[in-house]
Amino acid sequence: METITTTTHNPARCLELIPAAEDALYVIASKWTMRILLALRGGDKRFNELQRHLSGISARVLSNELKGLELNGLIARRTLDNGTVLYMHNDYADSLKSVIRELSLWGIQHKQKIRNKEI
Amino acid sequence: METITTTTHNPARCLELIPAAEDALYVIASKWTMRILLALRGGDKRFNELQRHLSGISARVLSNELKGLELNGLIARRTLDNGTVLYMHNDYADSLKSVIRELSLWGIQHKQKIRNKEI
DNA sequence: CGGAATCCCACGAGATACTG
DNA sequence: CAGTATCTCGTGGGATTCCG
Repeated sequence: METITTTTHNPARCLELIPAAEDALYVIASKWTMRILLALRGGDKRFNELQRHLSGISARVLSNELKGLELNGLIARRTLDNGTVLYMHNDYADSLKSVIRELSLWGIQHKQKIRNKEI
Repeated sequence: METITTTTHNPARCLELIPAAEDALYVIASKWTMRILLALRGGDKRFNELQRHLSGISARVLSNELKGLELNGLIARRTLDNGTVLYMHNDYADSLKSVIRELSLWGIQHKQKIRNKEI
């Protein structure tokens, strides 16, 4: 008989969740993912347009990034009749909202905690 | 006058949140972080004990990982009177719970989505 | 314009050995 | 036991060049 403290702790169950969390991290944690999603949320964009928008990213990296995001269904790529290639926001990207929200909340709070402690 | 659709979108505000989310990712996304936190949640452990528990991690990587986690206040390190060094769970680590929860939820759902789509 | 190919370098991480 | 030191190697990313 164990006492229930602040949190119920089930190590085995937690251990199962870790790989899933790591999968998510694999998608989100690459340097440009969130910025690209945000940029496209502001409107469809062409490759070079996107590259200009995200200052600092190389064509190669942007290309790889876009491929990955498309594979994961987070963005859409469409070739128009005139040959123009357009990258566009995909609704599925919105499914990341709560994840990103939690991440940024923790990040903000953590930065403050660190600042208050050390200096 | 714009219509409010599923989500209210404020690019500038989102852009502010990204660095915070990236800060959080920097802490969480390293390969062993979650596993170490989980291991210590199951009880205080010594260095080698921890290394055995996390099969596959090298002493060097574990050492660096522990330093980082301690700096971020996510674990505690205590040297006992007899010289034993003990790494222990810190309550602050629990602040990551909701982040990790969202990550794993998304990871699980995403894996299913990918499986259903492609095969 | 929208990339792919190539080259090159830096850095993270593994393995191993060593030390107080 | 609790790490540190060294060495090595794979991978990611930048810069540049080329192509349809």
